[in-house]
Amino acid sequence: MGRVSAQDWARAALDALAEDGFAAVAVEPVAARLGVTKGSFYWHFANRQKLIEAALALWEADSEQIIANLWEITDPARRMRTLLGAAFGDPRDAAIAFRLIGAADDPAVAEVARRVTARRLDVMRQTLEELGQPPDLARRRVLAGYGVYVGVAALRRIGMLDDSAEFVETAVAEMGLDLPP
Amino acid sequence: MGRVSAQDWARAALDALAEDGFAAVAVEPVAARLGVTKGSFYWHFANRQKLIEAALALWEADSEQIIANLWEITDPARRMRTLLGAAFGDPRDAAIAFRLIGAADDPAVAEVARRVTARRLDVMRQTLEELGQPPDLARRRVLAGYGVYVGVAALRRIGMLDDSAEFVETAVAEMGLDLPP
DNA sequence: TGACCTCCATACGGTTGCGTATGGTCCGAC
DNA sequence: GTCGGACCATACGCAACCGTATGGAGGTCA
Repeated sequence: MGRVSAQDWARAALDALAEDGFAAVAVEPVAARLGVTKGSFYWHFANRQKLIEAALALWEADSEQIIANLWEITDPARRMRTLLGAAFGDPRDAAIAFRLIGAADDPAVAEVARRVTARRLDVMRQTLEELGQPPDLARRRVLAGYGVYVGVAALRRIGMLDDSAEFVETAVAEMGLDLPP
Repeated sequence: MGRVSAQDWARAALDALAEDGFAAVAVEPVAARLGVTKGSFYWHFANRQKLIEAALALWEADSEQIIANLWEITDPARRMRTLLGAAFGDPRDAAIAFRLIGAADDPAVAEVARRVTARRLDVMRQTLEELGQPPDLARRRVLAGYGVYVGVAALRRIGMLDDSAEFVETAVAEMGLDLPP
């Protein structure tokens, strides 16, 4: 296993975070995951905190990429349905989100979580407004929909729900959209 | 600081979990919190895992105690309102819940989270049925209400919501209860 | 008083992770 | 080809934590 970039380190760190939590975002374990040693790490980064920040930045960038792809869907109803389907169908992102919320005592973690969440809520709100819903109603429905999303993801993580396809429909209905796919 | 019981250890461990996360549920830091040393710990417990389990058991017992107090409220509408007010007004319990959900890869953690959550959902469902709501509707509304609860708690933890009094009303309305307090 | 039991302090070895220092390898520039 | 820089391995000291071993303080009960 040859050379690795700072990007590779960030990606591996994000993987470790998703799979095993913040404690696993440690220099030596991630190095082993990449097949290199600490020597590589401290060339690319100053310390462990920078690695965590890089992983969070990568997560944010991934999220932005998904949003960018979403905006290519011009029909707002179809866009919202795609959004919800992707959100409910991605346990990895949900796992990361819960680790961040759990570790939100760290201001750096909280800030990234806040920024990404705000961005996602805004995408939903804007899409609902495109559908002709008044701003205040859109805002409340987005919060409700986000609540259902987080709640369902929580129940799935602790093994109380197997399938969540049903709840995509719930969320869709919650937002005043009962359009066909 | 004199002698401490296994209960004291479990309580201090639960405090550490709520405040600083699972990594803080370590023998020596909790010992310092209690003003004793490891010698005390390894008299009461076999290892660190047992301490974690004791903390989770204590959390479950606390939860059961709250539920027991709740059942003393005979009027189901008032009981539900009290329940929601207590739930939304307790950031400590929310913090513990998110740490557990985030660490749900550990089967022991997931099992406790599952049991406590199931118990709480059941209390809500049963209360709604007492209010005359058909079982299937009650079940769906409990899931929606739980979703709003978890979602709001998540937003509060990352600092996106200051007050949540508004959402008690939202959750109440979500469940088909628009009764006065 | 003395034997005994409960509970805890202290000291120890082992592991894991952080961060630094230093030397080695590969590769392009010239 | 050799020189220099990019990149990595290795070795080290340090700190935190786990679990064990052992002895000591304090109370109890005969």
